[in-house]
Amino acid sequence: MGISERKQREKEEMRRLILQTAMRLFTERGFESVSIRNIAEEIEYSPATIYLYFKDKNELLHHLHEEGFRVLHLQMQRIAQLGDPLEKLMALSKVYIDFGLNHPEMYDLMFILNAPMNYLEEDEAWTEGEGTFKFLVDVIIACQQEGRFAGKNPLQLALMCWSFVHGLVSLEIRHRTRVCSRMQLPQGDYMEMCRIYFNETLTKL
Amino acid sequence: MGISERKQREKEEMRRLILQTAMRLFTERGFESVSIRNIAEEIEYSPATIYLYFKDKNELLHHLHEEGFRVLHLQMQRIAQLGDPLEKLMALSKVYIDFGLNHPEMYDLMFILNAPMNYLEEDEAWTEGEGTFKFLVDVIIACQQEGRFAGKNPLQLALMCWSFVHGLVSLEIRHRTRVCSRMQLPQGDYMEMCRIYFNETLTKL
DNA sequence: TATCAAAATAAACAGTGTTTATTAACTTTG
DNA sequence: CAAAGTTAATAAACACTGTTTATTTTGATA
Repeated sequence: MGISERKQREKEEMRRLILQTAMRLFTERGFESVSIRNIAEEIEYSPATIYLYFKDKNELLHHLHEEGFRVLHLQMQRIAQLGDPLEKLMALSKVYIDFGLNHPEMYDLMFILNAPMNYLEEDEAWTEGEGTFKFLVDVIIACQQEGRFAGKNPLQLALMCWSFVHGLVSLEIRHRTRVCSRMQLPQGDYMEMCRIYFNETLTKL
Repeated sequence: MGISERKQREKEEMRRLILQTAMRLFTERGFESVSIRNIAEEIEYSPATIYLYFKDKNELLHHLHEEGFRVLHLQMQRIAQLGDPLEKLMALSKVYIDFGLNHPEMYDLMFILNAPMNYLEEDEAWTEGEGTFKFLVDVIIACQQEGRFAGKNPLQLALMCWSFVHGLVSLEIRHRTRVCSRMQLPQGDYMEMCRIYFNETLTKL
């Protein structure tokens, strides 16, 4: 009975081909400029075929969204080797910011666009996000075990850190940092701001 | 020559009617669910008529975007009466966060969506954003004149503050704070986080 | 080889932003 | 007041979009 197994394999390959092609087009041209028809044309299949593999566009986007979190997690694993928790916190934010600025379309999908969240049910958990958030929370708890941020809620601190770096990245991605272009603000000096935030202010807690 | 004046007035009224109706529909149903045709139907004109008053949808959105900044500025003026600059900073972030959470569609347009920025030329200034940003910078400079944040670049500090509150609001609006729902984080306690950020950490600079 | 299930598609549906050619309304002029 | 000219509004079309349905093609099984 090797045939049904081969068919299963082929089906999986097709799914991957669609996802792969979709991601390539999205990163090349941006989400707003790529349609299901564009993806279908690129892989030389009819648009209707895509609907045999994905329920709708939201489901497709949600899968790419998951893929994005896998990539981000891979980058994040590399900070495990660091000893000092506070250094970990800095390194983590560097990974996060670099990821956002280097893969703006991916970041969009993961942290800005509505589409992949619309795919989730109202009360359904957002597994990918929770995993990433937990990673940050654990780093903060490690900091607390060294005596830092005494008496503070680690979840609250995590949301504060996340908000800070997400704010930086998303204002940049959506071109709102243009306000600084005519002023003499050292553009793109995000790590310096993180250093001030983490080393010079947060550590005072 | 009262006729051309009346015509001018009527034209202006029509523009306002379109903008007003558009904003109402957008806030009622969300940006993704309102089309030019919907707006035209609501004011009982043909879709083509709207194009006699606005170049395209981006221009229409940019005008609403400007309107949003006028509303936000009005709210911001009220903190002028406060004496202590640091209190001003807290009050300003409260105004900003409340605005974002109470008018999510408006906030979307002003700080998240690409459309209104696409309306601007590549090197064109983003006047509305600059005005708001300057307001924040001035508050921070006032703090510095009291001896706070010594030696720091006020523009950089302003971007840090903005990023923090924008991060909070935009993660909330785009439903990414769902990560906290299953954890016991006091949902929506944004001002407490601002207090920690501004009073307990930033003041240490 | 005939049958049957699965995969792929052509065509259509209902919607989108936008443009163009035509009609209706109103102002100015003879 | 009627004719000419100007402006405002529109109907219809264009080129798209996401998605569904009925049909055809493909390939495995009996």
